[in-house]
Amino acid sequence: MKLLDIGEITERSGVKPSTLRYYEEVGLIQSITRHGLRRQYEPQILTKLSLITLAKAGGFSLTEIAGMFSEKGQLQIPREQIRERADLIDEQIKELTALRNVLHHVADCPAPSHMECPSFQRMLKASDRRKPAKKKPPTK
Amino acid sequence: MKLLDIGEITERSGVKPSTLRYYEEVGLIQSITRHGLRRQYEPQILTKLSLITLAKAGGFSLTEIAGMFSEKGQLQIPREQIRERADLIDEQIKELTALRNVLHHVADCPAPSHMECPSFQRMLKASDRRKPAKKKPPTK
DNA sequence: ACTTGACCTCAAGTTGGCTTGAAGTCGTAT
DNA sequence: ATACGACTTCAAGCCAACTTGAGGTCAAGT
Repeated sequence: MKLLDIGEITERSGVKPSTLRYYEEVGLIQSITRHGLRRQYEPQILTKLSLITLAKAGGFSLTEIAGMFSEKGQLQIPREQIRERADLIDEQIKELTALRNVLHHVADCPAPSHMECPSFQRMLKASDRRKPAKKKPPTK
Repeated sequence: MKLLDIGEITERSGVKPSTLRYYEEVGLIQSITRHGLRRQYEPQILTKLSLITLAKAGGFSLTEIAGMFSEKGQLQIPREQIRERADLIDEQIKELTALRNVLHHVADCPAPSHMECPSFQRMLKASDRRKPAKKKPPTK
């Protein structure tokens, strides 16, 4: 199984060298060995990078993403956490859908002022219900 | 129409005073007047804040969000931009869906190593197709 | 008249996720 | 043997989006 150096990884994953080094620095990925000074990667890192990119697009932090992998690079998430994360994603999808609906409303509704259009307001209120964020939000 | 002060806005929107002041500083919202030193807001700011919160959840930057409002606080987006943004959101939804599918796969697939499971890899490759990001990504 | 507490300003600090720059190291092709 | 170019390190810088802290103001209640 031939190894790839950082330039090839960049070319095939779209992730910049500086980013790859940064990911390594924070422990998210690792290069398997060096050829001289040069990092050498196993091809399977590409799969991992796809996953990282995807999870980032899903709004997960690098720390959260790192927590999805076990020692030897295997994806290892306890079932309960998977359910939680999946729910979280569903939540995000709902928000995005709401946002898209709002945009479509703006495109289509003939009301002079959207901000006062009742159906517009209803859409927004609906999206609020998911984040009551009362007095002391658990800022974690 | 009675005015609200910052504490009430916080209570009803879940947006902290420091954040509200920051939003004002960057021109995203404005308080209509002062009572002594205290900012007074029109109740309709709450609708605007809902929209801001929603758009933020959709991954839009404050600058982009600011661009969606006209001078007098009305939502004013050229149709073409609405289409673009809606497409962008659809894109994000697809990514999130892919991510959720990956998670479900991990929960269900009996393969010893997901990273090598062909159907797992297929899902990831599919998500890659959307961001080829060749040599010089147009960093805008 | 005084106290209280919710607000205020302004500058500086924080976090996450990178990027940039200067200076150095190597393997490969000539 | 030398030059080239792709890599390397390390520290510092950058951006967005806030948050924090010190010190100040003010209206309303007693």
